Amino acid sequence: MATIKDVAKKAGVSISVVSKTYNNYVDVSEETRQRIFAVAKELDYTPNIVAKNLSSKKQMTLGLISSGVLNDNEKDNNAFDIFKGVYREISETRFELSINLIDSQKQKQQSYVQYCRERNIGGAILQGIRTDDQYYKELLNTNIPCVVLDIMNETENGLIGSVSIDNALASKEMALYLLERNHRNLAVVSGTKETYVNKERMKGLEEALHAHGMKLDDVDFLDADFSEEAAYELSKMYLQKTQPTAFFCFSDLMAFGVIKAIKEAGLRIPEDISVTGFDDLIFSSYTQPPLTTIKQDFVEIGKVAARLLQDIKENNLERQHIWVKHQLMARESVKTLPSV
Amino acid sequence: MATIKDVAKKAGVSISVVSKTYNNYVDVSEETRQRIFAVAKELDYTPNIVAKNLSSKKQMTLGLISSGVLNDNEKDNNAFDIFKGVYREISETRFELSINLIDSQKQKQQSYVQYCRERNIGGAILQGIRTDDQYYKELLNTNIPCVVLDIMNETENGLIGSVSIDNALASKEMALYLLERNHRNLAVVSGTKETYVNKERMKGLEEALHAHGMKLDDVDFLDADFSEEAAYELSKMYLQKTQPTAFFCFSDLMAFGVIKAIKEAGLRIPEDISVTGFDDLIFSSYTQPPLTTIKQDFVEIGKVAARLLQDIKENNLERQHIWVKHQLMARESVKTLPSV
DNA sequence: TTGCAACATCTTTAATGGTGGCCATAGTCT
DNA sequence: AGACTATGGCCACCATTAAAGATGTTGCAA
Repeated sequence: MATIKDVAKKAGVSISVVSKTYNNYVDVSEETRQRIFAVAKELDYTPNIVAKNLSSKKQMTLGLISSGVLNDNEKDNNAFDIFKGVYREISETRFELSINLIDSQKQKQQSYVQYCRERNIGGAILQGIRTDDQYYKELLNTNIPCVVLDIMNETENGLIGSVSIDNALASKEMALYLLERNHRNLAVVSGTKETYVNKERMKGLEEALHAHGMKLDDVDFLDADFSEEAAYELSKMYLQKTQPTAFFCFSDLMAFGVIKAIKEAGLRIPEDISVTGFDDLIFSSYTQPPLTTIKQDFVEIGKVAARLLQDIKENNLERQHIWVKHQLMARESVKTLPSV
Repeated sequence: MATIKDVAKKAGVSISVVSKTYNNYVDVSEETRQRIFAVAKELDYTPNIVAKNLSSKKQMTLGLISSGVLNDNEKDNNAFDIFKGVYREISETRFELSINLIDSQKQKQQSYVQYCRERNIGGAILQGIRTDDQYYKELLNTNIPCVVLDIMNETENGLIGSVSIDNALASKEMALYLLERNHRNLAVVSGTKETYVNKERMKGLEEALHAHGMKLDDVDFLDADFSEEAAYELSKMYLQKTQPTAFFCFSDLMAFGVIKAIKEAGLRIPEDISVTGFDDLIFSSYTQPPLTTIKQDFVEIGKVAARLLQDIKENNLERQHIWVKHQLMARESVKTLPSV
């Protein structure tokens, strides 16, 4: 492959002129510029990104650190959609994308900071990370710009951005949707308590309940840890002694488990029991009946994250959070009850 | 971040000794080795991969060039599974993985060779590529080792490997499965004619037919180009004049389209018409009824491809193809007919 | 007309963080 | 003493960027 040296020689100029030409410096005459491009084309030359990366002060590659892709449930394609969004956005720019998928099975695990330093990574997007992840904490204390998803950054580090939907609002909307349809006996299937999204969804639920003169105590809770299996087991047991009018699930995956339990109990959805989810997985349109849920546009979230990361790098923005729009997908898993 | 220079200075040796230590050269005394690692740990040093990549003769990164990930139907996660497999396998090694997702929407499109050269990529895995892709052809003429998926490489280039299931055999098995259950009025929903997999599946079908004293002419063909929508439209029209005992689909996606058409025609599966697919998408277990299909283990295919690529690099193997095992998933979309 | 600053357009040199071949040194073996 | 071996240093090199220096040309005031 032709290098910058070959082009320089053939064009009869020094190496740095070629470099300058490719980096839009002004001190290269139009004539020379043309000649260099002509020679480059002839020699089939393109700048070597690796060398560029090494010599250039400005970093050329961004990282995506994701725990979701390798670990998720096969029905859960969220992490992949985020990946798609990030990839699409970054491929529009001059940046390279380096991917670090975390496999919880393996303990090999490398420090995120190390991962970034080794590769001259100038900024990273983190998905599926827990706030108590030690490597995450370490990363926050560096000067590496970051965008975290589904976490609200609490530190003072101005290089950290975050992106998510407004989980509290979405949850509130969904709870109101049920309450307005006169559901009062709610079973809430919640996720992992410590997570930001779960806290927010809980908050939204509470607000909605208050709006209807109710309290959190007035509903039952099944803590299923965002697991389909756990949701199935818990709701199965729950249905043996109680029959709520609706299950309000904090994720579609858990809703699937609940739906299975309901069907196995010989009950119909939504005639006997209504069910709502959260996420809008592809499967959710195909359940019987189709699931009423909150749609998160994960591709968009990925794109927004990638853009935010670049903004942080360029403008050194203050810490900030971007809300991505969600949407309540009213399908057929919720019945309107006679007014109370 | 500490560099090799810092370590060398602090350990009181020259840079190259540190380099040699990290690259397992024998001419470093055990004592020095220990000291260097101690200093490195103290300074939190890890070799910079970018620099290594530039200076080292041996290439450190492998590429995955995939057209499936960005473009595929949302129900089709095959390309992602391949990606997972490739990633898993490569992350076990000292190689880096660079990803090049092809977006058919965009014409930007870069030559694969250029992509590889720019990044010092020492070998690539290609997925979802058409044999008439000009950039693919260009790549075959270089000395860059490659592994292609679902294509049988026809060139003499010894650096090209390929991986797929035995499509002909799988197709034959499935056809026999139907024939042995006394299906004789078959409608075959085939994919894109020019593709390797389609040709192979056709070949297997023919063999199975011959085994039962039939010819390709004895079955009907719907050429649906691997599209769910096309399969739906074609089978809908087809059902208006004919009613086969079974639809033999060359992909699950097309089977979904067919199932939709059958249901809309007021017919039952498998009581009135049987359906078989090919791929075993996640959805296929959840159709009504669950789809009988050929399972391709795409994660495994990805892993095998990554291993093969490394073998080619190391041993300069002759051109070779690896068959990955498939499996006939007998579910509930096929009925056994009374013997003819 | 001259002198010289300003400008446009290059060239030179050092640096990026490593690798790797070859050379040097000193101690050991025969 | 000469050869060999173990160990480590030196330096060129990878493909590029970037800062500083060099060269020739131009414009304009003295």
